Order: sequence, then C-alpha cells, then structure tokens
Amino acid sequence: MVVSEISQKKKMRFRKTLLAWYQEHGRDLPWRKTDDPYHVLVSEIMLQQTQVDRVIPKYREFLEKYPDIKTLAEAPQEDITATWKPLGYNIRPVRLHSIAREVQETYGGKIPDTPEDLEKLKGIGKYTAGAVSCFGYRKPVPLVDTNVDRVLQRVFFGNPASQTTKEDKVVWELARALVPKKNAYDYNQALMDFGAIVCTARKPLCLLCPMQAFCSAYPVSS
DNA sequence: TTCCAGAGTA
DNA sequence: TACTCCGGAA
Repeated sequence: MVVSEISQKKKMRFRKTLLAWYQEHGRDLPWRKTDDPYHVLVSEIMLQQTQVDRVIPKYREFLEKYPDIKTLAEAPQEDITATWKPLGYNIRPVRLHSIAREVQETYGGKIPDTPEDLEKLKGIGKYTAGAVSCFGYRKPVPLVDTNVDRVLQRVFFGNPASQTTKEDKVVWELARALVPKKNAYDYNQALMDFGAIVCTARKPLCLLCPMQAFCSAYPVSS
C-alpha cells in the first residue's frame, strides 16, 4: 500500500470524522498561548518525550522567568538549565538557549514560520518544526509524533504490530496528503488528541471509535 | 518492562 | 537504522 493508492474518499472521510470527534471531545491546550510562537516553541521543546502534566507548572515558571525570546537569549545558560530541572533530557534547555540566541542574531528576534527554516535550528526536529509552524503561525503543514504515527498507521495501513509497519517517510507523506489547507490547526490538534484519548497505544477505545467503519486495523486486540 | 506531544549522533 | 538522553506512570 502506497500513499498515492489511498482513495480521496477515505482521506476525506477520515478528516471529516476526526473533526467531528474533535468538536465533541477535543481538549484544547488552554494553558498555552498559541498566538505567540515563542510560547509554542518553549512548550513544544518541553513536551518532547515529557508528559503534559509535568510540563504545565514548569512551562509557567519558565515563561515567568523568561517572558520573551530576547530575555531567554541573554540569560545565563546555568540559570536556564537550573530552571529546567527536573524535566529530564537536560540537553534541551541548552539547545533552547542556543535557539533563542540564533533567532536573535540570524532572524532579528522573529522565530521562523516555516518547517524548513525551523529545522535548521539544532534542537528542533521534524515534529517540533511542524508544531511551531502550525500551532504558532497557523500554517497548513503536516506534523507526526508517536500519536499521529500510530493513528495513521492503524487507520490507513493496518495494525502496526503486524508486518505492515511503514517507514517514517511514508507516514509523513501520508500526513502531508491529509492536512487540510483551511483549518490545519484544529485538524492537527484533533489528530494528536485523538491518538492520546481514543487510539491509544495500549487498550485503544476501538469500541467507541468513530472510525471503526473504515479503519484498517479495527478492531485492535489488546 | 514499556511507553509517553523527539532529536542528535555515528 | 540503532543508540542515548531522562523521569515517571501503567
């Protein structure tokens, strides 16, 4: 199964079902100011491999101390690293600091809005680049994290536990083909929430899932 | 043990 | 592609 072989009908059905689910069950991230790319950047770096419940208090503390990218760029690295703890993966505050400095120097203090430019910054990979571009600037770009990866693999390729597991590249291609140009922000947020709430890694809620009629993995045995 | 809103390195 | 970084929950 290749991305180009997937019917437009299934893609449309997927998008429609996802957004309908999101209107009812979606949880936005009210703790995050999504109209400020700097806030999105900080939160997304914190969220790398780290649960949201642990991020929220630290995110608040961090932004109180470093309210904008200029303040962060000029702060001593030891302070930033100390503030970061105990979130873990302690190379992240070092890289976030270097990102802030580079944005100041190279981009005049404005965080880039395209995934291509964002990925040039060390510490920002494919996912975070997409997230900052979409959630910070509302660009219609794809983004794939482990939740999205799992949802797309199941719905379009079957249970990833089977041999049909697709490479990263294929999933990104599919994600790109699926992002709507209009409300990519809601779509991507919905996709991630759906993976976190319904299409979970363990014990997915297949019996409550609105996609069971066209999901290639339904029902996932757990 | 495995997994969770990953990314860099070899 | 595999390994490492980190902490906490299931």
